[in-house]
Amino acid sequence: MTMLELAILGLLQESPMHGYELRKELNTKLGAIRAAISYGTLYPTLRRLQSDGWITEAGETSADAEEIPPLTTRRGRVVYKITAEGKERFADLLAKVGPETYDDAGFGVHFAFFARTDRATRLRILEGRRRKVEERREGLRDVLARAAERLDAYTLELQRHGLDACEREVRWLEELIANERSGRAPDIGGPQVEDSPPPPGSARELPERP
Amino acid sequence: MTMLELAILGLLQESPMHGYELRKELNTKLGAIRAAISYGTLYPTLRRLQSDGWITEAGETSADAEEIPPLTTRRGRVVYKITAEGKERFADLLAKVGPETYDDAGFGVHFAFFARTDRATRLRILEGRRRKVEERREGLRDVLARAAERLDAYTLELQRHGLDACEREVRWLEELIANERSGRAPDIGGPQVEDSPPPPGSARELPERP
DNA sequence: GTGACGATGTATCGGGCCGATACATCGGGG
DNA sequence: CCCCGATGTATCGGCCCGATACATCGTCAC
Repeated sequence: MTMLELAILGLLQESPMHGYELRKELNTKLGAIRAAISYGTLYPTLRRLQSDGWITEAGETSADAEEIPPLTTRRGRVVYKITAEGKERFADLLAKVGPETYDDAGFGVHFAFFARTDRATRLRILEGRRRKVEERREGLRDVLARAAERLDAYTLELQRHGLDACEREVRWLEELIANERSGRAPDIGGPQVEDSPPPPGSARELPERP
Repeated sequence: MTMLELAILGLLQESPMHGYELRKELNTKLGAIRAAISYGTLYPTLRRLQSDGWITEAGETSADAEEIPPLTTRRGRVVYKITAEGKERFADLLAKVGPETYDDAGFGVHFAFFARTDRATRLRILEGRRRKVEERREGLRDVLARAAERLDAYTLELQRHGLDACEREVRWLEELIANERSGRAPDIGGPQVEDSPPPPGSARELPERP
């Protein structure tokens, strides 16, 4: 479950959170990639991350618990924060690319944290993804060219729609790659960010919408 | 696992097959929807379908085993064929729509077998899918409008790309719905197809590529 | 001929992730 | 005062995947 783990560590690096909150943040951050994460996945994963030592319970005794005196005692919320080992783990997962980095889920999560990655890694990931999508595109073209008469009109329409999506994604990736190469995108380079998220606007020169 | 079950029954309805072959057909039929299906999924599923009575082993003693005398004795291939109950099951699954019919996987499989569905069901599914994609689209728009300053440029770019894909799919669905309503698409209506796939070209007036 | 190799073919196992479900608390409106 | 919707944590069965193992077939080189 490398992908959800990466996402959780990435979000907890910005601030400690409890499960429910984490799920909401996860959904706004990754909403473009995947459907809402299930609690049946989230809670067991949090427990695993804790037992692995990447996160710990923050005990609810932090800032706001003292600022707001417990008129209404907060219920049994479990607030998690990332540990020093967890930060290392996050950096490792973010930089280590494997085959699973290029499928839909893996690529999406890595991309969502590109602001914490150096340019070389970003380029490697973008190019790997492009390669993978191109392969998929070729597969669909083959079917359309070679097996068309065996398939009904609806199935063919589905293939065309899928092919279209592949071509579009390849074009999108090309733009992003060109953008990275041209130096318009931020180069973080060093040991990255320590604790807090980069100031808003620090990476704002990326877009370039047609 | 309703979706893979539906796909397997649909393909076995066209002709008996063994696992390896089935996987290839599955991939050409559903290649636009999902990655190659894993054997770790396929074989256990086949066993389950058999124990449920939807398919049986065809024993390899059919047509080609006699036409081609066993110069080279076929290895232990297990050929499956669909049963009468399996055909009923297929029709039921194809017509019964639930929430899971509208997610990516469910919609894709149903769409791939639209040639075996009546027009009313097709419309219901297309409209349900459209509704679901529209909701997803609204969610992304909300994030882009309300949480934009909290997110970095890469995350925002991801949201925009996802939003774009949603808008495109909604437009695609609109076209398909209009096509169905206009009567240009085939209306199968009755108890559908018996054994063999519909003659090629029988549903050919669908496309309408711009 | 024979040995190596790639395609064909069946099968299992551990684990991630999901949907359904259960249950408890909080705040506000009727 | 009570109900209800949002908040919040948790478990369970089950689908599906990737890795792995293993056996056979056809063929091409040597």
